Amino acid sequence: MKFSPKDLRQVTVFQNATDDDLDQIVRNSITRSIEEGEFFFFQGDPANYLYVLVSGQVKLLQTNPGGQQVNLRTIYPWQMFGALGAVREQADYPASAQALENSTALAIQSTLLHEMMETRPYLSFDLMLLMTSYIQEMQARYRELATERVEQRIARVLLRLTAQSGQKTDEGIDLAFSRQDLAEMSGTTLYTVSRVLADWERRDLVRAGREQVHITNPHGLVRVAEGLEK
Amino acid sequence: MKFSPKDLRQVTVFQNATDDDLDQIVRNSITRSIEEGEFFFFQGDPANYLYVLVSGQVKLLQTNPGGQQVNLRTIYPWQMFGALGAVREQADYPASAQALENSTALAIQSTLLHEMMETRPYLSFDLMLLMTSYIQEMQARYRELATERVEQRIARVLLRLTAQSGQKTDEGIDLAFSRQDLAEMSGTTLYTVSRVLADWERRDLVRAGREQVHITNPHGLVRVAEGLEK
DNA sequence: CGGACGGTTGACACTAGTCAAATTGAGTGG
DNA sequence: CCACTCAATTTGACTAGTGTCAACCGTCCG
Repeated sequence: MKFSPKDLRQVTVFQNATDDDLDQIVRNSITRSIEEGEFFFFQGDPANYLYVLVSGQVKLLQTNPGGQQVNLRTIYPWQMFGALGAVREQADYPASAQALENSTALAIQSTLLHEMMETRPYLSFDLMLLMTSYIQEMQARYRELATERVEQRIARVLLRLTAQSGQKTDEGIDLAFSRQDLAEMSGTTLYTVSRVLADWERRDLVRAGREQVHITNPHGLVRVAEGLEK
Repeated sequence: MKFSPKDLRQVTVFQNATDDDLDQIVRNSITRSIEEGEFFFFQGDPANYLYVLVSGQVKLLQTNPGGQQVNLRTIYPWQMFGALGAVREQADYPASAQALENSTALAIQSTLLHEMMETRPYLSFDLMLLMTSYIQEMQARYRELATERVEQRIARVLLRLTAQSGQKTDEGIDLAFSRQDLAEMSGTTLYTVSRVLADWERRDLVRAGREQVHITNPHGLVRVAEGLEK
């Protein structure tokens, strides 16, 4: 997977970087490719690198002591992940990063970015922008989990995924996720997801397939997410 | 409520500020005092000020369309809140800030801090530190809500509160929160909190009073939080 | 052709929410 | 100091919503 330093400008945090900065970052970084199912890092590892996904798809997940998984977010190309270590020295990753498909990422030394931020206010600034949006999303999801029913939460997950990665076709939107994935993203079980999707299929909101959900009536799904329906 | 600019150094974000910086901040800020139950700001208001709590206690909460409340965090003196607007221009507060008791806070113009950050890397940096810790806490709480039982979550809330504000006495730890408060903090209902506390009282883990919980066996509570007990 | 994997479905258990009613306790005004 | 009031809390009865478990199905792929 080939890319030029300037491609990094697609990364939110590097949008205002100079060409020199980008060159320096790439020169001091390494490219890591891993296979589907493998991990860039595990929860608890020392956060010596932060990553920019170049290709593929990665999920960030936390595991509780009992081994249950919670999906915090899915990363798409040119998004940064594992960046908390760039701020806090000697930090550990608070989550694990697993490839959902064969993936390539640029691994940047945390200390490098840390040093660069000291003399480049725009860098700190854009990283803070990213962090604020992340805080807000987590707050919203926390509230949803605390106050909304499973059905609404699954609907929200599908809508969020649609915005982030949905493939629009003539007849709706395609999403490629297993029931298990959706369950982890909405804080429920794969059984419940299966039942909810079956119900929605009866109501002509979606068509469900193997590791696949096809949204036929996005507007109806919004109504479910809002809790208006049913 | 009188304070000197140097008191601000207790604020995490200002720990490395110069005396001049602190003076400048205080000169350009106003002190606001509000009564118990009133709000410093509401979710959705334009985030023109960020606050440093000088005295009292404030809770940050989100309200969903149906009016249900979720408690995101409690603020104690010399903690900053409402800071997201300092990063993102023209942002709205993502949560409301309500005083749990008569409270005084320093209201700092978002634009002022924003400008100061451009020339003072330490400021951006310390603000990022705050934001990372907040992200990690939200992630942990999200995971707890998704995977743990009510009893465990209430135990965790009590332990968290103990660390943040518990008054240690000879025979345990005192916390002053109503059942409703605890319910909002753990994502459940006041009825369930009441039942759980009654059960714990039978098991000699706590003694419960009106707007009051006295932890007699912190170690046992930890076991409950870990899911080992019961 | 035979697994393995993802998904579906039924039966059942059980957690935690809802609602109503009773009880307690703190503070207030006489 | 004693009613009185009101909010906080408790408790019981009931149940909706989800999780759990097990059996089974279909399909993809070696």
